Amino acid sequence: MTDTQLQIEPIGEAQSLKVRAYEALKAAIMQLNIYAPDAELKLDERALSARFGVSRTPLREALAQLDQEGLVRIVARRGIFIVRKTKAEVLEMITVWAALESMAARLATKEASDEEISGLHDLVDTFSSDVIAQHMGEYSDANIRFHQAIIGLSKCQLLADMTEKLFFHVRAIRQRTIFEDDRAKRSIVDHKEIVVALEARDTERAERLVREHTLKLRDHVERFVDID
Amino acid sequence: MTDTQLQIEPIGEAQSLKVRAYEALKAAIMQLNIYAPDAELKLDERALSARFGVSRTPLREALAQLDQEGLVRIVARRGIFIVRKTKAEVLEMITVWAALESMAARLATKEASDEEISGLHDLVDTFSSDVIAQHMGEYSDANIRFHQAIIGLSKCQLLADMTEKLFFHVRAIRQRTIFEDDRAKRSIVDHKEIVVALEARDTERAERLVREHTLKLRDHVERFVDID
DNA sequence: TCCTGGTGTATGGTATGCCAGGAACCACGA
DNA sequence: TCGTGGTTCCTGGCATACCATACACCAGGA
Repeated sequence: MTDTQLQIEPIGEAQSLKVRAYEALKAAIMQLNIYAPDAELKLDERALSARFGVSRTPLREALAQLDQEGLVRIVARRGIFIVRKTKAEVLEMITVWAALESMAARLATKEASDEEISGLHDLVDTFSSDVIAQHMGEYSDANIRFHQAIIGLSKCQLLADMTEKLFFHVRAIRQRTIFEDDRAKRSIVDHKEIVVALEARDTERAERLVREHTLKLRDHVERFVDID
Repeated sequence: MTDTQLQIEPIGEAQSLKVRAYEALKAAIMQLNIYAPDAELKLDERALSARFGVSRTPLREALAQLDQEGLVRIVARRGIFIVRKTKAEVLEMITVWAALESMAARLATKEASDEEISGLHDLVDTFSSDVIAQHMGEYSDANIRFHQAIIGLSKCQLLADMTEKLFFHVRAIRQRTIFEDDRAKRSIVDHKEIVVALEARDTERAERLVREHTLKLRDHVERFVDID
C-alpha cells in the first residue's frame, strides 16, 4: 500500500545536488516522448550542468545512476543517450512484472488483513469511474494504484521496489497504446475477480488471476503496440 | 543458458577505472564474511583510493553503484558502510527469486528446445556427485548453475539480470547455513522432478515445482539461519 | 562530578581543470 | 570523383583542491 505510508521528503529541499539532479533528469526524461521521431535523445554533461547550475560532478553521478537503471546509456567519448526500449525489452519487463505481482498476490492472501483487502474495492470503483481509464487502457493512474496496492499488501518491500522501476519504463510506452474499446471493461472485470480471490484467501487462484491479467497486457502490447 | 554464451572480456584489461574499482570492491566484499563480529564494515574513500592507486572520482562512482545495488550504504559526512542484510531482507530476496525463477520455468516450457532441456540432466548429475554440495546445502556452485540454467532457458534476459543480483546477496549468507543431512538429497529429487516437468512441457507443474522448491529454501533459511 | 559550549578533525559533497580517444571535416592526391 | 591522411574539436574519464557538516574531544562552569 503506497498511499498509506506517506513518502517523507526531508524538507523537499536540502537534498544533495546529486539527488536533485537525478530526480530532475528522471522527471525530464519521463515527460519526454522518447518515441517521437524528433525526440532529443542525446544529452551533454556540460550543457546540463550549465542549465542546472551545478558542476559536472554531481550531474555525472546522477547520470551514472540513470545509466545503471537503464534509462540512459553513457558511452565514453561518444555521448549520453536516452534509451529507447525495444519492444522485446518492454515485453520482458511486463513478463517480470507478472511474475512479481502474481507472487505479491500469493503473499497477500496470507499477509494482508481483511480490511486491507476490502480497501481494494475502492480502487476498483475509482478505476471504473475514471474517464481517463477509458482512453488510457492499462495505464491510468487509478489502474496503477490498484496494482501497486496489491504489491503493498504482500508486505514485501523488495517486491515494491523492483516493480516500481518496471512501472517507470512501461509507462513510457503508454502513449503508444492503441485504444481498444472493451479492454478497460475487461480489465475491470479482471480486477474484481482478483479482489474476490484475495478475500477468499484463495492463494492459487489469486496468483493465477493476477498473472494472467498481466500477461494479457503483455499480449496486447505485443500485438497492438508498435515501437522499434 | 549462461554457459553457452561465453562472457567476453574486451581484453580483460582496458576497462575504465570506475569499472575496475567496482569489480575489485565487489569481489572484496564478497569474500568478506560480513557477519563476523570483527568484520570491518566501514570504508573510507581516501584510504581506498590510495590502496587502489586511483583518485577518489572513479572510486566514488563505483561506490555509488554499490550503494544503489544495496551492498553498501553511503551516508553523507558519516561514512560508507558495508550492508549487513537483515534476515527479513534475505527472506524477501529468496521470495522474489522464487517468483522470478518460477516464471522462468513457465517460459522455459514454451521457449526452450528439447536439447536445451535435456542438458539440465548433466547439471543435476553434477550436483548429485558434488561432494561440496553435501555440505553447502543449497549453495554449491553446481546447484546455482542448475538454477541459472533454468533462467537461461526462459530466453528472458531481464530475468537473468535481476536474479543475478539476488544470487549475490543470498550467497553472502551461505556460511551461515546450517548443514542438514537430507537437505541436499531432497534438493536433488526436486531438481529431477523439475526437469521431468520441463521435458513434459507441463507449464503449470514446472512453475509450481520451481516455486515450491525455492520457497522450501526460504523456510529453511527462516528456521535455521541465524543472522541479525 | 556532570553538564554545556566551543573548537578541531574526519569524511563525504562539490567545483574545476586537464587528459585522451574518437568523430567529423577538410585538403590533397590518384 | 573517390579515397586517404591529418587536424581539430567535441565529449566523457580522471585528478585534485576546496567546502560543509557531523562527531569527538576538551575546557570551563555549576
